[in-house]
Amino acid sequence: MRVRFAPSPTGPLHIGGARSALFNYLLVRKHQGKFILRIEDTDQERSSRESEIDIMDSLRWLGLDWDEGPDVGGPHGPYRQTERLDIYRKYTEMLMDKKMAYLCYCTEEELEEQRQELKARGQMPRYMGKCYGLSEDERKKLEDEGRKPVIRFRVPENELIKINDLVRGEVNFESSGIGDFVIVKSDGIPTYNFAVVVDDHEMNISHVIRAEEHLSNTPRQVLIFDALGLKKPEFAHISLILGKDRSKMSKRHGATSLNQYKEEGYLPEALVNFLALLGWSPEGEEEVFTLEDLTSLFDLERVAKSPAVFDLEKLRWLNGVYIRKSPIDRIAGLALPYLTQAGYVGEDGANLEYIEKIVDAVRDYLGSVSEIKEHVGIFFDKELTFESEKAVDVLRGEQVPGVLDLLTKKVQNEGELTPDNTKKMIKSICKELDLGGRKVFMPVRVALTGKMHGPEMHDVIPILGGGEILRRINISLEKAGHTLDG
RNA sequence: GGCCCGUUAGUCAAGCGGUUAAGACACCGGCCUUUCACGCCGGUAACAGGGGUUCAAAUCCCCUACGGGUCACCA
Repeated sequence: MRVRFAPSPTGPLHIGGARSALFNYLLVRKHQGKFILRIEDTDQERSSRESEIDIMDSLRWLGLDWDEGPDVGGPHGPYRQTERLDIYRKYTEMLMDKKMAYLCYCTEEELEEQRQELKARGQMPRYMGKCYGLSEDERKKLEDEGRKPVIRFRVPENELIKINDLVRGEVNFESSGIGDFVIVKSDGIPTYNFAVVVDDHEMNISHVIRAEEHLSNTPRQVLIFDALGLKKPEFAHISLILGKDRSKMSKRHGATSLNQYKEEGYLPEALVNFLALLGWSPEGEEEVFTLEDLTSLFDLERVAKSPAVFDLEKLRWLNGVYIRKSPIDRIAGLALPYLTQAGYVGEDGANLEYIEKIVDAVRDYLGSVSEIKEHVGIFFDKELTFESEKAVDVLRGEQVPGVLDLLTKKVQNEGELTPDNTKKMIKSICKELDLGGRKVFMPVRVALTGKMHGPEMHDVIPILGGGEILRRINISLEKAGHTLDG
């Protein structure tokens, strides 16, 4: 088995492209075949090397490695279409010789005119083969005018084109619905529909797995395969990813490129897991899978035909699952840039051990790592702010000065604060003052963080440390109007 | 508009002639936690509509509706 992912490098890797790549990868790794990365850069206007690099980075980030490609080479190279022009020429000549392709000199205006005419007559706009019968003289004349020809494929009439799609079953097209289409542009570069056929054949691709938007291109490609007498690969067209309004995922639905998710703090394994479940489902009820799991489970037969709406909430949940189960140093490392950006951590001196404790204290709250900035203010903010009047009311309880006073003493007497001894410390405050937990925990929380909710106090207290705790207690006592004695 | 694909809860999605129509996210409730979150337990909620075929249809066929894709010298 040989499969390929063939992006055109006209921008960053799209979420849909990532899924196509993933499905290809899963299938071929399951069957111990080869995964080929081919760059379809025949649109020279829009293609860029930056995009190419970006796409490769994104694929690698996801963990999708390839066996043959522009960077690693391989026996069927080169793997960039603009470097394969000689190869296409060979096939173009074959088609020309067989009169299955011809030169066309029509201008954009002429084509447009024809389109309008057909439309006006209620027919489908398509190229009608006007230049097909051009004589040598007529051609000369047009050349002399300075016209640069394109090469068109001669589409046979009334031919039924059968495609046996691995996910959709048999799909039929009528050749009469297809006009003679361009296979080589006037600059000599082949179009997608032509290059893809030549390359899939030359590279010995056995399975073409791609997005559904290519389904209606497939009959054109089949026509070329047949005209050239080449063996066709198997086709599998996977459904599109839709935005919340059920139209094709685009910018206005939010982030569409993989980069954006990476930047927002989504983990690659979460994206992989999520994307795999979009249009495919395993047997059984489990939903959390590693790339390795997926590789052994994946199966084209369980790929859904219907398009799927991208559900960010589910991605966030899945990402949270991975955030919670990753080693803390990894999550802390990922969190660091966001903390720096928020001004919580200096560019230079980050105390990793300290950061890890904080990240560990708040990771349960995260759907993406970037959200961390919303939860760590209690540790970093210089100023203690109270979230509401209700919070301040908690501090006004008559037992509060006693509680905080005792806490102060205990903190001062304790050597190093740990979650363990902090837990005991609070317990003993309850006992010594003969108070219910509620009268102790909540005031301590508000006094130290200004908030009604947050991480466990026994995690927060050791992180803050003695000096900061005393400082905040004083601020809180004052805020609540308690007199400071001693 | 022509051609093509699709349609099970708000979303993902199982189901491939006979099921109390799974499961997950979200939502709601409970438990745990002297907070919230996490975790655990439970709940609400779906076969687009209409015709057939069949003893029996979410499953097969047809029509309608809706959604999507595609009709480039873009891929």
